[in-house]
Amino acid sequence: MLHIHNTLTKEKALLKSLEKNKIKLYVCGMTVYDYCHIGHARVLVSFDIITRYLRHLGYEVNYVRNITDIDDKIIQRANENKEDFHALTKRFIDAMHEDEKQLNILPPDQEPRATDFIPHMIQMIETLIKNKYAYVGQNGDVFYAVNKFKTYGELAHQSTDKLRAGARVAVTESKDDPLDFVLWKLAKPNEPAWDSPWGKGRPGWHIECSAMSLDCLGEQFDIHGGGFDLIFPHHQNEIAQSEGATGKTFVNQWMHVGFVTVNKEKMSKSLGNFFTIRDVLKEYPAEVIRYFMLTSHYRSPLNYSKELLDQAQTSLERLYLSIRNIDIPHTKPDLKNHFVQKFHEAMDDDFNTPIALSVLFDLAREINKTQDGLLAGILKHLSGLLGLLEQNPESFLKQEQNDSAEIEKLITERNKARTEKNWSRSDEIRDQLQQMGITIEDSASGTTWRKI
RNA sequence: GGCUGGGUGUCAGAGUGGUUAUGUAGCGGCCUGCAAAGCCGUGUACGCCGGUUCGAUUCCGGCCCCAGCCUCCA
Repeated sequence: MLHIHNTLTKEKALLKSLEKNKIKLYVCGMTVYDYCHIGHARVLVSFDIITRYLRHLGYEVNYVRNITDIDDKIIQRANENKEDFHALTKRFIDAMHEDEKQLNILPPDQEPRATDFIPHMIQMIETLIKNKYAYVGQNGDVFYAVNKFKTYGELAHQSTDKLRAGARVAVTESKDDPLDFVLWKLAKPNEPAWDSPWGKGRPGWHIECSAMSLDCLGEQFDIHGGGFDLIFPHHQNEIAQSEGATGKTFVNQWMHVGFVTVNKEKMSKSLGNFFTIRDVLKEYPAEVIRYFMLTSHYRSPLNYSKELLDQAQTSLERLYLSIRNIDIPHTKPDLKNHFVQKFHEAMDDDFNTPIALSVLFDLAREINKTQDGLLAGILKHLSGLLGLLEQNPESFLKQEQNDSAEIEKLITERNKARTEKNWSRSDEIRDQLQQMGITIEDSASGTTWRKI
């Protein structure tokens, strides 16, 4: 029985889908003006795991993750680069897809782009104006009238009065209320623009997600997710827009992924303390990054550091080593098995991956003791639900060394020395391999090696 | 200032009103020519102060500290 923590109610509740055995899931994706960093990766990995597990439970999941391909930052960056904004966004969308593939992230079922949904956004804004939730400001931009939406602030557990008291936004002449936010923004000269009843312009960021989710999933859906920083104002604004337009409850479950931090501070582009996925991939295998993401619960912060990535790598190696030389039978794993049950209990409890991982290590210890192929099959099966241990252990542990032949030759030579009890020569070769970053392990069945 | 999360052993990280989380590092042992891997064992862990309780890291109250949101951010 799957329980999920809901940001709105602050409680864990049983997952209830609107349609039997079907889950409609919408996740706010990236604004594509730069490479994705490790913080983005965490959201991608978290919802990848969530989707994989929901499907494993038998749900038919319709996973929608949008791409924001028009907004102020994109325009600014395109101007700086003196390039067309489409060229800019295409480049970073392609890069994002490459990163996702590397990280073994299954593609979403739908990946709507904001620029393909402008007419939907315009239509939605018209409905909001008709329903008296929106107005044309004195500068010609269209705004959402926050005071018309009775539960505004609820998602962030804040009242509008308190939000106004803390507001750092300058009250402009054009807005009726500092909390009001823009739905349609008139274009300045040389900015990308679309025709609308209010003049040439572009949509506000918040209306993009409301329009895309409505069109892809309908007026109501089961789960809406994103990073913690989107709770307010973005997701609150989506609620105000969508419910203002349809009159129906927008979303059943709100899920938010914790930040990746650096020295306990949020990793972000504005602070400049970010590491891009592709940079980290130069130093660590993609699976290590994925494993690292699962070592803390998806709602907790996750501190990024080289030391922790190293720890993650060692831990993952332990799992691979346990199944390295075991023949795994092709039979289906026994789902009544104690380890399987414990794993499911952990995942059913709001996707508690740290506990799920601990079950994998309990299994690994048991396999190391018994060399049981059936248990190894269970380990592979459970790990697979997390997108782990899907590689051949040899290729993970050896990390595609291109000097494999050289290594094998040295090992053969060393083994010859060993049979001759020439220990000094044998140790010399081992040191040489160590220098090359290779660790060797002698056992009754022969010598194996791996990259360290 | 308002609101939301947190403060657990070397580090990371779950969890629980009394019984080993798990990984990592350290230490001791077994195994090994020596290693490595593996196995076994091991460490006065739960921010501070009160309260409730036979018993609290876990519940309640107060305090201190950290992070995040309230402006774009995953």
